[in-house]
Amino acid sequence: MLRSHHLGQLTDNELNTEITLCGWADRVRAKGGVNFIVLRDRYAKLQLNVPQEIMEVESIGREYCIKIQGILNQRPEKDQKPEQNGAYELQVTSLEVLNKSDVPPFIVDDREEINEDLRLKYRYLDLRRDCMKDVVTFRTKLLNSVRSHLNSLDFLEVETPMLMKAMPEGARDFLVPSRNFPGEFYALPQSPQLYKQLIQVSGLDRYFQFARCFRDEDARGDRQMVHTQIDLEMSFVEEEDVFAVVEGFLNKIFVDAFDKNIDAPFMRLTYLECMKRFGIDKPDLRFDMELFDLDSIMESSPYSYFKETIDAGGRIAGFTVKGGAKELSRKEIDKFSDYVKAYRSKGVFWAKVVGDDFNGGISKNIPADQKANLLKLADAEDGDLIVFIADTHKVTNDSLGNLRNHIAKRMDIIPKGVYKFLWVTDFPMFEYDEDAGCYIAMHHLFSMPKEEHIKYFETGELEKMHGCLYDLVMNGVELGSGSIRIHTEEMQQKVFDIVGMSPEDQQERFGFFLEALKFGAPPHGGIALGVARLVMTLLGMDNMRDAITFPNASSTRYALDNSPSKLDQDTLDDLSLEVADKK
RNA sequence: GGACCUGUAGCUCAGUUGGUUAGAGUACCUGCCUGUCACGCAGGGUGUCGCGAGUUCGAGUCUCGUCAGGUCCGCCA
Repeated sequence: MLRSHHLGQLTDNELNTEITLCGWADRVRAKGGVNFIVLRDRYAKLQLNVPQEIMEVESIGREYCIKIQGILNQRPEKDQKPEQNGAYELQVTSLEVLNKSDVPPFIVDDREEINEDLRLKYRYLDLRRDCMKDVVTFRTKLLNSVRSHLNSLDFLEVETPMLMKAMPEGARDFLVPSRNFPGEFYALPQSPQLYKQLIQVSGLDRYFQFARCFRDEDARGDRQMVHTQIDLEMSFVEEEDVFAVVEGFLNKIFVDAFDKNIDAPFMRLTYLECMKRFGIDKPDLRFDMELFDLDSIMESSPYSYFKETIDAGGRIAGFTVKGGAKELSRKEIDKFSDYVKAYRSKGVFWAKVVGDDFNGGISKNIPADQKANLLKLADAEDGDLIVFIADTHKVTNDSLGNLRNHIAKRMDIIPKGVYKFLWVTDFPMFEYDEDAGCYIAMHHLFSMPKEEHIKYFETGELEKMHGCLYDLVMNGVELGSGSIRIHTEEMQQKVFDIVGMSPEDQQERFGFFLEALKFGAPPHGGIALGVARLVMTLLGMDNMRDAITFPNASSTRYALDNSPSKLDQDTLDDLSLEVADKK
């Protein structure tokens, strides 16, 4: 070892002894005659007192990697600082520069606001910052908590292949050309879905893995093309058994990391109830502002648009912004209409509550005999603002679900340090794809329909068919989703049929899987949770990139190595590939 | 594929109605300073105003295009 201690190991026991330390020069304060260097390593900082003779020999700049020998001293009483090692100071006897440093492109300091572009390009410097080291440390702790909890429940940690058969359903696959089989390709796993089911067929009845997943789709603030999931699958279980396991390891995370328990079991809402009350399948339950329906109130409005919306089978719904009439300017309220345009809405209707009447916006078109009913329905009083949308179910729900979050942020009513978990259950199995002219799976093709909905296969009422499908939501973030799976060949074929897959296609693409279901495949189910989303949400961050050591930019290019990159002709030839000009 | 926002010194940012030599803080360099701790003091500008056209007597500023980053829609079972 080049060092005798790291900076997290210094205690009164080390006082007045000679120690050797390694780290980086965080700051250099040369006073002329007396010189201080702040040494930083992964664990902490420590002030070095460097004699003038040494200072004159070695010139030390920011981020120089140095090795120092010296005596650990107590700092003079009046100079002691409250932070870690703030009472200590190393009286340096020798100093060696292990490696000098260019002037860094930004100062390694939590207080600096740095362009993210630059942070990603120099991620190794960004990671020297405390806030980033804390994330990496937290993530390690979190995964340890999960692993130890699942171990205690006899889960087996099993790896699955990183190169597998391409699956045209759902997200685009990342494809890997095969050198040995010209013209054929592997795909990187979007998830280990089929493998974890096969593990259940094999009788290894409790599986988990920290699985890397790859999807060739555009990135977002909460979505990366490469991500890690806590992936698990269990045999002979029902939904509640899966929920209990997840609630168990989440509680373990809270106990280990925050020293507190969480309220379990979590709240449960069916998908339909959730959409009715929040307009979105991942509601943030840290604040109220639940939706209410205004069909009966606006039906008789002189503004005929409302009646037309109802007749067309649409939805009129809204929510109350407590104190919104007082706090929000006309200009801000108008901006809400711009905000919901992204969700295809034509605009937001609004009315301020003044006394027991309405003012501004759509007020004049609220039927007089319905005003009292609306106040009651909206639970509104003087100074509140009512906002609502009238459109198709999809547009109304999308708009309100997102506007609710948007306004909550603006009104600053989201409490900090609060974690609200929710299971959303009974998602629909299928949705009709207008473009393709057929049904597609809303989640994936391997989820079991609700037993009481299996009859809809016969009646053809496929929109009504809900599955044993569930999402875990925390603070408005979808942490993960799972389902009880189909475990018989017959049922699996039925679902493949519905989405328009011919028997030949089924054999070609999933023959190996259908065959496995024939050998006594047990009932099973599971779930997968995104690790970065979990870290991000638990630490209250709003960008997933900050929760990942080496993320890619939202363009999906990596700032660090500038990948992807072109290949030379020999490599292409070896893989039997030709690059076509894209028009 | 689409909408919006951003791009000026190493970094964070200001820059008026188009008008002289483009600024501030910080970093950096030089010198001074024996208890600083985001040390201080004095001095120093280190710039392809993202890039390319255009309008104009004149463009950091206006127009068009383009590139990069961000947020969102589409997409993402």
